[in-house]
Amino acid sequence: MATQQTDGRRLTIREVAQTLGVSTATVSRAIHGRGRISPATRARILRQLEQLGYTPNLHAQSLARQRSMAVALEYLGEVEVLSDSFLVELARGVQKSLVPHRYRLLVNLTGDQEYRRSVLRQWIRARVVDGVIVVANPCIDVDWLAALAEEGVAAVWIAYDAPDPTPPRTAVVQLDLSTGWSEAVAYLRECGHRQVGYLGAYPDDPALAIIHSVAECCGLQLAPLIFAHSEMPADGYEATVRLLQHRPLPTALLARTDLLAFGAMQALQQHGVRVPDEMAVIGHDDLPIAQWMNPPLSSIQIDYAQLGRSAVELLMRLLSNPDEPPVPSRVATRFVPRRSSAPATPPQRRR
Amino acid sequence: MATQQTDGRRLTIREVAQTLGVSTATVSRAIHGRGRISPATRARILRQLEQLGYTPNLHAQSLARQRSMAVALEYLGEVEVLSDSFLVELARGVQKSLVPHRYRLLVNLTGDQEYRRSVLRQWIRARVVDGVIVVANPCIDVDWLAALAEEGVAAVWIAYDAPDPTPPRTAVVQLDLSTGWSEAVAYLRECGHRQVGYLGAYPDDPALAIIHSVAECCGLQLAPLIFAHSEMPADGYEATVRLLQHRPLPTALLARTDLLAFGAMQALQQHGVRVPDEMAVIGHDDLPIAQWMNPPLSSIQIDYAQLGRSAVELLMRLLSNPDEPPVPSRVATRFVPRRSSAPATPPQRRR
DNA sequence: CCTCGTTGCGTAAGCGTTTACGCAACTCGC
DNA sequence: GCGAGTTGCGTAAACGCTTACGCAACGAGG
Repeated sequence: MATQQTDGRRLTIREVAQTLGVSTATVSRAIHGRGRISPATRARILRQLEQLGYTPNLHAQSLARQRSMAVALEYLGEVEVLSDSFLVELARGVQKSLVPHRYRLLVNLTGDQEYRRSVLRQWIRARVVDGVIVVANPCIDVDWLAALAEEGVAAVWIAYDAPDPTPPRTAVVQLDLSTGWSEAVAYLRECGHRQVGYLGAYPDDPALAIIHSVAECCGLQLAPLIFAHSEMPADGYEATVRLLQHRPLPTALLARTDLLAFGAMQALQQHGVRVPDEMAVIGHDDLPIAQWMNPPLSSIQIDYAQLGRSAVELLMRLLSNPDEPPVPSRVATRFVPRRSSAPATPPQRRR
Repeated sequence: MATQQTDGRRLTIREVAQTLGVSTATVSRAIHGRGRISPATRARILRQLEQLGYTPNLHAQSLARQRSMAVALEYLGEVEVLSDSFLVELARGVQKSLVPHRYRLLVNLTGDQEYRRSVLRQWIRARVVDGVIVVANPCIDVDWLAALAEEGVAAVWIAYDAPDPTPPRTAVVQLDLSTGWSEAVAYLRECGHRQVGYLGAYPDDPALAIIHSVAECCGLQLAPLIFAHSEMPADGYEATVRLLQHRPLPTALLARTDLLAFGAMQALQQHGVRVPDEMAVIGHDDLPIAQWMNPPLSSIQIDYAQLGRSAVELLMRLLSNPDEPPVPSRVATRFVPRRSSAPATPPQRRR
């Protein structure tokens, strides 16, 4: 079918128009269905375009309309080896929602925070992307996000709480951590746990406050609080070894992140603490790998598809009518119990 | 610093040229350092550009030079949830090598094989990418890759063996599976294993032939061969349950992929087969998560950075001199022993 | 039959770069 | 002091598309 130019050149709209005996304007109108064109001509041209195998040059298109039809996904925080499972799941959710809008997704996977921020800035200024979706983890970096808004780009933030004054052209999808953690905490309480430890990476993480409040609500004591150097499993391991010094030892451990939980489980097991009998472990994000751990890791699930959908929907709205103030959106989380937090044979104190 | 246009418009080269009192040509020459320009003017203009905060519009640039400065990474085969850890690691390696060449990387994470192929085709024809890197897994789909070459795009294949006639503008990075598997097989032999099972997803996977030959070399019997429906852990689980019917049961299991190994380990453990005492397990790809499994999974490591570097180097060469026939490249693999294949207390037969 | 509004399409001016070409103003060897 | 070669820069034509504008042709209403 598709007629090929053998010399590596592609067909241009001018050539196509010429062979079809119409003007370039008509071809363009046929392609986009915008402007005044008779349905008959349009159908005919579309059919012939298909035959010729013509594809418009995207750069020319982006230049002429002032839109690149691409958005960037950026993770505010250090992306290191493996810590991006979360990012990939999210990217997939976002990309899937982007397809019907004919938008592409750009993700930068490498470099440290500073470098990636500068790349994003370049992309915005060079008109590579029309909008950005920013995962603000653990906290909203208000200054930087304001600077982003200054660039005049449409932005959607995925965050744990909405910032007070939202900059222009900016919308927020709130990832509601309280739902999932409430379920988890209630579950633990029901299993007879009284004191649960917390393993996180940042003392100022909004998640900590949320967890603290839902635990209190439930009559659970949240202690001790242990902080790892980063959200990588290795640091979770190291922090958990420190946790083991504490007395009394909690009977359950809430890890801010699955990755931290992975490290924690290994530390516990290597130090002879049986999971879940002596210590229940619960993670967060429900990475696909969680169910394949030994024991399978209980975790708090994020509906990535929904998260992506909400973010994209808001972004598209910002792009089409820049002035209408966007309504914020909210996505709930859900506790998924697995064996790592199974109701223990009556919770035994260690030694 | 960076002077902002408050109305969302960006500075154009024309405006910049005007305020600096030079022509657009001079500004362009200053930016790229190509063409005849005095070092003094160049330095002055660069300094002033920095102050003005000017960034060239990438679409205009791509249109004028006939280059998009982007390459696509495509995984030939089904990408499903999680199966892309491999892809992400590779993407990271590629992207890192791309940075000094000022190229961007595009990856499509969603959709089935057919859809993704059509997207890639679009990207090529729409001039979104100048070149592609294709991971041919498990086999080289010669027809499709030839069709790709027809599009006149520079292409690098990452494959397990080089195809006979390489199409024009195409280079191959051979991922040499034999080195890693040889080490693994030798290790198992040394630990006293005699019969090892194989768990893969495709009977025609070149890897199987390679493993078969290195096992034979070593005096190891490779049996039984078990095939899962896909490379997902769940299917590895299911296939391993089938494996457990076989008699005599092998004392070790070679999984084609870490993901399959994850499923296999869970199946073994849930059926009371202790790893590694009763069954050693070895995976492939050494995903970052492998070391956090319980027991930590022995695996065969791919040097993703090197793989990415080789692919990018070949691609850049193809892009700069399209006629010079490229030399193929080869990347070795390496066995990483962990506890899942630890020398067993004298290998015990089950029951 | 004339006017007016509508419809379908072509013409051409952008969009923001790069770069071939041309033209002064130098440098240099004689 | 003069032609030839070099250097530094400006002019303007691409690159391939979109779209405002204009102009026939046409239908309808008087």
